Amino acid sequence: MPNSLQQTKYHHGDLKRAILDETARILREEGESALSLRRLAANLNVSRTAPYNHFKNKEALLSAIAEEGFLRYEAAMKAAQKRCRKLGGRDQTYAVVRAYIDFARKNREYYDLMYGSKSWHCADPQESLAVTARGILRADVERLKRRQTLGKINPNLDVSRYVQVYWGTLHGISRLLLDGVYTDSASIKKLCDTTADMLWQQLDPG
Amino acid sequence: MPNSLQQTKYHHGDLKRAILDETARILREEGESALSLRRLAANLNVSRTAPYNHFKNKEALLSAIAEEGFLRYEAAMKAAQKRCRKLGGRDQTYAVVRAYIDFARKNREYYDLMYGSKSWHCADPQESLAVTARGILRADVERLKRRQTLGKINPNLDVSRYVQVYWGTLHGISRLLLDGVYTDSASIKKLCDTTADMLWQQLDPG
DNA sequence: CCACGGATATTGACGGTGTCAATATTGGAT
DNA sequence: ATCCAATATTGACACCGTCAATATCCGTGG
Repeated sequence: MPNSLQQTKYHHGDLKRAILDETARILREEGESALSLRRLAANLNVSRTAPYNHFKNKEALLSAIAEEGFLRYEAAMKAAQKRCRKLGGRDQTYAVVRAYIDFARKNREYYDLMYGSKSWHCADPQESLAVTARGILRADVERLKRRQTLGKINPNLDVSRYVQVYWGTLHGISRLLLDGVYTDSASIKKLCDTTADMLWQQLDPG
Repeated sequence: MPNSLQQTKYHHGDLKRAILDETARILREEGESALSLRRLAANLNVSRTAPYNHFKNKEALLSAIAEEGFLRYEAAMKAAQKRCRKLGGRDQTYAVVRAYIDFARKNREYYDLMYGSKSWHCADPQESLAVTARGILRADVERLKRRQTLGKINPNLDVSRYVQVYWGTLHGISRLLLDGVYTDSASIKKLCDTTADMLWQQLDPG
């Protein structure tokens, strides 16, 4: 027993969870450059190499955060879609645009890692992050194709191609906002309006 | 004299230029994680702190690379615009889309740093990088406004807003390509086609 | 009930990194 | 020819990621 006065036990109990949460906290509150495994461990009153029992290395930890981000993203978008399914048409498109950009802004510590993580380049297609993320993209394509079959959107549209462009648009605007290139956050509503107009124009069946 | 057999002089001559070029080379050929000031200096046969005479710190060096990227970007886009000014209409939009994405792909070591660099967040609006970059964006807005006055594009379009969306779209698609999210580089032409269709639809005066 | 094995945590060590301070060398203006 | 500002160097320090060897703990089968 190292120190009987200390209430901390040798085994943490749920260190993996604690690591993920504390990492997200550091990223959100202090930025990526402030994240080191050693500080992380110290904050959790744990030795510097303890995290290595749960993550192969720092990159794997960041990858896990990214994956968690995709799960949160999926949940947020599903909720938004349910919330405004009845709207239909341009307003529904606006709601989705808005939900995407809001998610990115409210979860930047996750969003920053979701793309740009090296797992995407990895040759191994089994890679957990890429599998999760690609599944989510594919689901988007399927959802639109279903609406297309129902005659709710332009039947001539190449949906797969459209989704690539539409995802790119939302991702790009989010990145420019997060990176401080677009600073006027007061005009986000207008920005989303213009975006939604453009995207809906592609979907509009009539 | 440190070593009379060595032909290297105490003063390098044009170390600043050499640092910028070697940094770009390392980034391109070995990736950002392989870049350290010490290795950089070693490659140039110079002591580890020599670069500090030319750049305040590592971040400033990366910022300088980013700024160089914006200058290259400006040149590339100007050339593309001159090359296809006569096309007009959708084809001209396609050419611009294509030029943007090609630039990003061919200059990823610069492109990666142009956005995402911390200089953007910097409160100081005098910051060289942000000034350069915002000037380039502004020029884009002016160019479109001129075409609008000439009746070449939709007079009802809010150009400033449109440019934000259009820049976002191109940036987002480029990032997804660079980050390996979109892997099918064979279909880039089609991707650009869809993008150009969508963007031109906004500009089309009638 | 206990012993034991796998999961989990620890300390020690190593090489690498950014950057400051103090010092040395140089080339060009006076 | 001399002095100064620009440029380069060595030394030092505090961090960092990660490996190897070791310690501790908990659950499970005997």
